[in-house]
Amino acid sequence: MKDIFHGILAGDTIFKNKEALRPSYVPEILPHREKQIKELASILAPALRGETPSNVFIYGKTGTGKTAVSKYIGKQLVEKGKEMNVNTNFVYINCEIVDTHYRVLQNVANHFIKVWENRIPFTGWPTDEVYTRLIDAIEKTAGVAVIVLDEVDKLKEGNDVLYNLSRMNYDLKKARTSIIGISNDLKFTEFLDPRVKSSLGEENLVFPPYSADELCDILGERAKIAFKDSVIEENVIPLCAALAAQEHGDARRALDLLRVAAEIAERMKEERVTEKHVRVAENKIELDRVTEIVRTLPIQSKIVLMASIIGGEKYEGLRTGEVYAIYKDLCRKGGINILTQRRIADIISELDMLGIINARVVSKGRYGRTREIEVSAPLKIRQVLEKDESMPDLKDYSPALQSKLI
DNA sequence: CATCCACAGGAAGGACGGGGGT
DNA sequence: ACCCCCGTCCTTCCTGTGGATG
Repeated sequence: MKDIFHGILAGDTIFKNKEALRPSYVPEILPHREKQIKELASILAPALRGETPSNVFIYGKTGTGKTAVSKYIGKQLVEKGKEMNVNTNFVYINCEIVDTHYRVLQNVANHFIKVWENRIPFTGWPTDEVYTRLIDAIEKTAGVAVIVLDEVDKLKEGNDVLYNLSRMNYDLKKARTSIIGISNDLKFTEFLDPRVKSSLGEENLVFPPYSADELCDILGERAKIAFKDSVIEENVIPLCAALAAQEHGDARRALDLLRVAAEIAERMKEERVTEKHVRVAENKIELDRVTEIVRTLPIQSKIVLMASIIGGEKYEGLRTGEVYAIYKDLCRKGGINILTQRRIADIISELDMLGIINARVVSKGRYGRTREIEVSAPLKIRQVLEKDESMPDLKDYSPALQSKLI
C-alpha cells in the first residue's frame, strides 16, 4: 500500500499546495481589495466596541472577491474580538445550498448552540420556534454576531428570511447582529420589500471586476503557495490573467485556468507549466462547460440541437424552417411528440443564450426574415448527443432534400 | 416604390406539478 | 388532507419587419 502512494506522490512534481487554487481558499493577502477591506472593516468596527454595525449589501460579478473578502474580514473580526475580549461571532451561509427560511434560521442557530442534544433538527419545528431559539442562543453570547448570506438572491423566501433576520435587533437586549448580503445580481433588491431593502442596504459595497494586471498579482500570490519554485514559466500567469480579463475580470476563472493548465502539465509528465498548457486548458474548460450543458439539456432541446448539427452539414446559412423540418423527422423517428415551430423558435433562442449555438436574425429580402443558425462545436456536441439513450437512433438518417418545392 | 416572404417575437391562456399555508 | 398559488412548458393567435424583387 505504502508503495502505491509513494509512486503517485513521487509523480507530484508541480504542486505544493493545490488547495490555494480552489475558489473556497481564503488567502492571507487579497491584492487590490484593500479599499473594500478597509471599508467593510470600518463598517463592522463598531462590533468590537459592542455596538451594532450597519447591515451591508455587497454587489459584484462572479470572481471579484466578494466571498473571500467577507470571510477574511470575518476571521480578522473574530480574532480581534478575542484579543479585545469582546464576544464576536461570524456566521457564513451560502444561500445556494441553504435556501429556505427554515434552514437558514436553523443553520444560524446551530452555529451558536454547541451542545448536540439541544441542536435544532433539519426539519419538524415551526419556523417561529426556531427563531425564538435563535434569539435565545444569540442573546446568551451577549456579543455581536455578523451573519453573511452569500448568493442571497438564491434564497427561495428571500423577503421573509431577510425581514426576520433584520429585525432580530429589536428582539435582542444584550446581543447585537449585523447582516451582510452578497449578490451578483444588482436587480435582486428590486424584488425586495421596501422595509427589507432599506434595512439591508444601510451600506452598499460594490466590487468591480479585476483588470488583467490585478489578476496577475492575484495569480502570482496564489502561485507562490500552490506551486513548487520555478515550475511556472513567466508568461503563463499574464496569459491566464489576460484570458480571464477578456470575460469580465473573473478571478475564479483565472485560477481555474492556471490550475487546469498545471494539471495538464502534470499529467503529461512535464516539469514546467507553459503557455501551451494554458491554451489546452482554455479549450478543455470551455469544452467541459459545453458538454455539461448539453448533457443536462431537456430532450426537446437535445433534438433541436441535433437537428441544427445535421442541418449545418447540409445547408449553408441554416435557417429556422430547415431546423424545424429536420427536427420533425427526428421526433418521428424517435417516437417523440412534435412541438410547434413557435416553441422551437424559443428553444433555439435558449440554446443561443447558453452559447452553444449562434442564431442571428437576417433578412433575405423577398425570401423572408429568419435566423441563421450555427452550432459552435458540432463534432464534440454530436458525440455527446449520440451517447444519449433518449435520443432517436440516427443510423442512416439523412434529411429529406427539400429543394424549396411548393 | 410597394410588395411580400418567412419568419421573429409578443400576448394570452391551458395543462401540469410542486410547495406552502391552513 | 386539501386547496391555492406560482412557475414551467407549451399552444394558439397574432402583429411586425428588413430588404430583394418586380
